[in-house]
Amino acid sequence: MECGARLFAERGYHPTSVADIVATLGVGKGVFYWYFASKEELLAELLKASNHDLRKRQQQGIGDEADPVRRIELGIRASLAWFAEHREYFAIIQFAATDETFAPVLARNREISIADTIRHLKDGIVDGRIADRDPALLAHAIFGVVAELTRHALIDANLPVDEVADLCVAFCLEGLLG
Amino acid sequence: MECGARLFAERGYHPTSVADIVATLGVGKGVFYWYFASKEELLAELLKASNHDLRKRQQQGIGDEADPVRRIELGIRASLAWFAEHREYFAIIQFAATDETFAPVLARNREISIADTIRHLKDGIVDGRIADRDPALLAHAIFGVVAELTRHALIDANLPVDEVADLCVAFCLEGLLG
DNA sequence: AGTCCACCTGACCGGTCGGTCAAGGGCGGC
DNA sequence: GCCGCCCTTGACCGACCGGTCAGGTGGACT
Repeated sequence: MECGARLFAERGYHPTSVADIVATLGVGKGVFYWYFASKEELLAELLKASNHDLRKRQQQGIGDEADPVRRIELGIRASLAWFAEHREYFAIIQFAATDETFAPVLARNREISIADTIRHLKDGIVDGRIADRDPALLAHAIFGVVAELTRHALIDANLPVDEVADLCVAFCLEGLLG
Repeated sequence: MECGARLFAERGYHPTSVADIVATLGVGKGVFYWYFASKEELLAELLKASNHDLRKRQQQGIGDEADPVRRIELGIRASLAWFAEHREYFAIIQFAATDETFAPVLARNREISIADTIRHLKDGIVDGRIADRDPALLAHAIFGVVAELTRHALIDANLPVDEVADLCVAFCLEGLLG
């Protein structure tokens, strides 16, 4: 049923009416409200499911790697790989972040990912491998790179994930001067 | 008149009705449609004005600096400083990027900034100061860092611009391992 | 004072959309 | 064959909102 979510991605949340969704599915409106209490709940469900899936992928990607720097790298690669496979969710997440109703849960999701990254960063700083700078800001910086490269390189320019991931990791680890 | 734009930032575009705007201004609806052809035009005007102002600030910030690396640094600092002074526009721009109607002009604005950055990057690469990687992707990566740090550090956490700018520049130039 | 017009008002309209619900239909059990 | 239950339908409702416009209003000019 949540396949009808593609519409949110294609046309955006507000321009997609419940009537559109059920028409695409070829069913009546009643069946939609049988499964979801409201249109908002559908989006909330989508966000919850996608976040859960993304985090699972990140954890799989990182596995039991011990090196904190490499953990960060694997996290980045897993995130990009997931977005490459689930492009439709990027626009949905992007929109939800701008809507007062959904921003809180989005923010919480993000904070959880950020908190993970911060842990790896702190480990790396203790080891002396990572420069001693505010880990929270560094984590957000990485997040920003991943988000923007997802949007531009994966979704708009449709570049191969591996290339994008290589550059993303290189930039995050070594910066421009590398 | 465009001061009524604050409402878009506070509550978002869709939840803010034209009636809300004119009520806040204490005027009738007629006066709104005297100055703007539609609600959409107000947003478009806002986007145009803010982009123009931001670019002016970037150019002032860079001045006639010759070193390409330093030009990038100054551009980053100017952008962060501008957003720190115009927080209300961040949410508006963020939203507009998710709306089919406004995304094209947003995309064009961004591509212009990106193109500037790419020039500096290419100069730096030719000089051998900057690692030889796809300048377009690097420019987007920088863009992502600036956007995310603006959102989190400047707007949500309200940190001092200079601190954020220092870290942003350090991250972009040297990465995590710096 | 009278006239006119630029500017403004806010009731109103058409249309859309999220959400409801009475009616219908198919299917299993008796 | 009949009943009754559950799922489904889609016409309908109320609310809202962007946009219009007939009508006011006040000041400048005659």
